[in-house]
Amino acid sequence: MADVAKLAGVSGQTVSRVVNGNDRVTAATRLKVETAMKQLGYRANIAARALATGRFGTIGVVTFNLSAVLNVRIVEAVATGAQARGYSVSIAVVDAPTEKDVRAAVRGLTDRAVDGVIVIEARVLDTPHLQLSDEVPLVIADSKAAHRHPTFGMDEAAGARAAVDHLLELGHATVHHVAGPAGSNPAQRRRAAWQRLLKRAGRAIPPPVVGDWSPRSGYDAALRLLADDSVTAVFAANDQMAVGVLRAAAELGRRVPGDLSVVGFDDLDFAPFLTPPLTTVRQDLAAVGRRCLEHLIAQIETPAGPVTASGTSRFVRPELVVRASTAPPRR
Amino acid sequence: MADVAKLAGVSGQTVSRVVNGNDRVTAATRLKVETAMKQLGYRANIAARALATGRFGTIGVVTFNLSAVLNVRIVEAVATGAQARGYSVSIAVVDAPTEKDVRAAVRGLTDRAVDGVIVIEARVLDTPHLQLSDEVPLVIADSKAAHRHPTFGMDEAAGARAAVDHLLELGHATVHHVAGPAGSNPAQRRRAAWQRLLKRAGRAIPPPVVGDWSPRSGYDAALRLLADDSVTAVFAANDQMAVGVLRAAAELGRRVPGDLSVVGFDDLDFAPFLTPPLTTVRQDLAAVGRRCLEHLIAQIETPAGPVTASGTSRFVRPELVVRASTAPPRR
DNA sequence: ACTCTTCTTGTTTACGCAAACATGCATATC
DNA sequence: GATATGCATGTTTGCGTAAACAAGAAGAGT
Repeated sequence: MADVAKLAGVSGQTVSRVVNGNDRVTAATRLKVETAMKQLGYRANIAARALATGRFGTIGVVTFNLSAVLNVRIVEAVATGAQARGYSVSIAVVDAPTEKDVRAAVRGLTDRAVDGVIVIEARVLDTPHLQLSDEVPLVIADSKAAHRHPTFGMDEAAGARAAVDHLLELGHATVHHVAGPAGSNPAQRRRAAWQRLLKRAGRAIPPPVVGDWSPRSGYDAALRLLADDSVTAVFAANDQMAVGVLRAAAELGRRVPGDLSVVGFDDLDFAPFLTPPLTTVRQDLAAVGRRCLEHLIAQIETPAGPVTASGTSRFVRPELVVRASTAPPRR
Repeated sequence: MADVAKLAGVSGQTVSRVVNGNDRVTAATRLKVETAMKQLGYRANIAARALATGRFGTIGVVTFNLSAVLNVRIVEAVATGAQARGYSVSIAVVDAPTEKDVRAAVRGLTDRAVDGVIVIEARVLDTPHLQLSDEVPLVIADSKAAHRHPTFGMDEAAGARAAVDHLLELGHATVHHVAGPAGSNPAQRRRAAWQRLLKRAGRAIPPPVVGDWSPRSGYDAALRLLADDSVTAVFAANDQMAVGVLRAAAELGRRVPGDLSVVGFDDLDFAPFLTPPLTTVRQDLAAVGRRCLEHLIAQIETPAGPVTASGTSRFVRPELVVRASTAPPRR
C-alpha cells in the first residue's frame, strides 16, 4: 500500500479510501491511485484489514455429513450467494450431531475469523433454546423453529400432508411410513405430521419403520413392511429410501403402483427416471440457503438491525410432484 | 494476550510461546499461563497471527457445481482432513469451467488469505500446462495429468476398461457409450478409453451419445440409442445417466439385462437398489481428496520440500462392481 | 473582505500477534 | 572458582491496514 501511495503521490490513507469505495476522493486522485494500483498489481492484505476493522468478510457454515444431498444444496446456495455479496465461505463438517460437537465447530469457526455462522440442521433436540454463539450472528437452517437463533427451513408438515393426502385421496385405507433417523428434525417432523394426519382422518396408524436416509435402509424397511400383504401405500421420508422401497417391492413381486403406491421426499434429479417414475415432494433447499444467507448478512451488516428474536423463522413450502408410483389401490 | 500475560505474571511473548506449542517454556510457567488463559477465556486472534506470520491456516477449494456428487465427495474428504490437521477450508464455487473463471476464483481465494488451493477438475483443456497460481501451492483433483500443478485423480482408463471388458467378455458384439459432457476431463478420458478398447478388440465403434451427467440426458441419449434394435450393451459415463438409460429401456420394452446390458460409473449409494441393481464402476473419490490434501499440506509446511513438477500425479484405480444389469446378449 | 462551512487529503495511532534480538540465570567444564 | 554453555524469559519491533483526528484549501454567506 505504501508503494502505491508513493507512486500515486498521495498518502496511504487515500489509497485505503480508494480501495474501500467512495469515501470522498476526487476523481483525479482516484484515477492516479487506481493506475498506480494496477501498475503495481496491488492487492489488499486481508489479514491486516481484518486486524484493523475486526471484520473478516467470511461466513462459516457448519454441517453434518456433506454427502447428504440435502445439505449440499444449501451449502451450494450459500456459497454462491456469499460470493456474490463479497463474502467467502468456510465450512466445518461435524461428525456427530451432538451439541458438544456443534458447539466446538462453531467455536472453531469463530476462532477462525468469521463474521457469522450458518448451522445446517441443529439436530440437538434436547436443548429447547439452544444458544450456539453469542459473539457472532448465527442462523440455523432447520425445520424446527424452537431455536434461539433465527431459523429457516422447509415446511415439513405441509410436505408430509401433501404426500399423505394424495395417497388417502387415491383411496388407500392408510399410509405406511419409512421414517428418517430419530435424531433428525426433518425426519421427526415428517413423521409427526404423517401420524397427525392419519389420526385426524381417523385411519389406522401403523408403526413407522425407521431408516437412516440411505437406500439400503429403505430397502430393509420395505422388506419388513411388505411382509404384510395389506400394505398398499408407503410414504418414504426421502427419495433415497424410496429407491430402496421400490427395489424391495420389485423383489417381492409387488407391482408399483398397481399393488403398492410409493411417495418419496426431495425430488432428487433421478426421481423422474426411476421405475416407475417416483411421485415425491419437491423441496427447494436452495431457497432455504438463500434466506439464511440474506438474514445473516443483514445481521452482520446492520448489527442492531433485524431484531430477530426466536420468533423470526420462516418456512418454505414444498410441493407434491405426482408421477407414476402412485395409483388407487386394487380392490 | 496482554491481559493473560499480566495475570500470569509473564511477558506477552511467553504467552505466545505457550499458545504455539512447545517452544521452551517451563512446565510451571506454562501452567500459570494456561490457567490464566482459561480464566480469561483467551482466544488467539487469527487475523493478527496471520498478519504477523503471513500464514493463515486455511486451504481454499475451487469447484464447479457442488451438486455433482462426485465433487462433493472430494470436498468432504478435504474438509474433514483439513480440520483434523488444523486447517479450515474456504470454498469457491465457479459457474463456468473456463480458464478465466477458475483463475478469478483462485485469485479471489488467495486475496482472501489461503495457504494453498485445491482445484477440483480443471476442465480447461486448451491450455496444456495451465499455471493457476504462483503465489501459493496449488494441487488439482482431476483425471488429466498434463497440468503444471500436481494432480491426483481417478484412473479413468482403468475404470472404462473394466466396464468395456466386462461387457465384451459377456459376449456383446460391441458396446455403446453415453458420454459425459465434452468439457469434462473424466468424461473425455472415459470416452477415449472406451473407444481405444473397442478398436483394440477390433469391434465396431458406434458414435457415442453425449450427455451432461444428468439422468435426463441419459434418458434422452438412450431413447436415441435404442431406436437401433441391435444395441445390446450400453456403458454410461456415470450412474445418474445410467438411471436414465434404465428408464428409457423400460419404456421401450427392452428388458435389462435380458435385451440390454447397462454399466454405470461411480457406484452411488442407490446403484444396488435400482431395477435392476446396476453394474457399475466404483470410484473412491474420498481417497483422491485425501491425497490432494496431504500433498498440499506437505507443500505448505515444507516450502521447498516435495519437488513436485508436473510429473507428480497419481491415480486411484476404480473397481468394477458386477450386479444384475449385465448379462450375455440374447442370440 | 472576512468568517464560517464543507470537502479533500495527510498524520498519527492502534489493531494483536510473533520474529528477532537481548538478557539473565543456572548448570557444566576446566 | 572463573569462564563457557545452554536455556528460559523479556524487550523491541514490524506485519498492512483503517479509524480518529488534524490540517489545509476552496467556496458560500454576510
